[in-house]
Amino acid sequence: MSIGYACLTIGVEDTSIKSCIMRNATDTRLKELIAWNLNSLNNILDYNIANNIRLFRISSDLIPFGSSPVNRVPWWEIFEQEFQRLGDKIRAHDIRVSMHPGQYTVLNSLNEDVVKRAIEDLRYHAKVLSCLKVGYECKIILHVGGVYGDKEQALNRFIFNYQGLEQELKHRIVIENDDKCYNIQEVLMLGLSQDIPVVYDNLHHIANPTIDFMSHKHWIDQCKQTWKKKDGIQKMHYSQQDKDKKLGSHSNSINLDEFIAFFHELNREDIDIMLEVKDKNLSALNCILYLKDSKPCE
DNA sequence: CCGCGTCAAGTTCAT
DNA sequence: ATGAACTTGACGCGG
Repeated sequence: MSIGYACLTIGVEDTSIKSCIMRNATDTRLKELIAWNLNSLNNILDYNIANNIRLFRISSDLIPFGSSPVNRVPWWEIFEQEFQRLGDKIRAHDIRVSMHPGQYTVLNSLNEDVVKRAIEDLRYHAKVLSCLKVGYECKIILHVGGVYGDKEQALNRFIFNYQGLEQELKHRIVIENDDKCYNIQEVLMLGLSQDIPVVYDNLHHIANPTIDFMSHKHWIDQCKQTWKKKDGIQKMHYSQQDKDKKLGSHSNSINLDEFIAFFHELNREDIDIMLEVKDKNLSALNCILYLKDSKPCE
């Protein structure tokens, strides 16, 4: 079981991921940014290794405009060596990396161009992972998308578009319940029918619950069956509500008592937990240290 | 140099 | 019909 964090590492020098606005995205500028970001990723990995953090989400900004025609830099060739070294490090230390396209990547859109760009974006994310030569347990997390007033049709479009994807992408993609449109029951049905692993997000489930009163544990255990051997152990997202903000907003840091209560209720060791929290590695460290201390021997 | 408006992208919901 | 929120930091311009 690993606990990890997403994208940014706080308080560690030279780990920032930089980007630029589109009109400044010249080949020269992009190459500079990519070189900087790959160096940052290397420093992040060193920090994670030193602190025994074995789960990490790589920022989609690693390659700025990575899936846009604006970026014409053949980064996978220019930086082949750097990717090789980063990948060696990831594999040598058994780190599980993932990526998570944002809300603008919508595979089931009514607009064909949006779907095309979504596929390009998935290809970009998969290309980063394949450049690192990491196994298929390193995933790309995707939301199902919009509803457009007809959920059944929207789900059918997702299925149709998903089935048309190349195998390389299907090996990477996992789907997650979101806070508005598709609850865990719907995502699970979809995952079971299409053989797509399902990531359970506890806070999204609070914001967008199923009609029954099933526990977190119930759904997490249900999701387990969607994770096959080649997918690695089951993954989930864990976050806590920021009490001062609206439903679904991530908290600044992880409240340990609350996390521990959740973890005990879950009573599972065969699961990786990605924390979604603003203080990133700091809370991850907290949780990892607590669990380490509470184990009898290791 | 500091501060604040803006930033590729899509969908939903509030006004 | 239009615009904000989502989630969020950081880019980069204007003063």
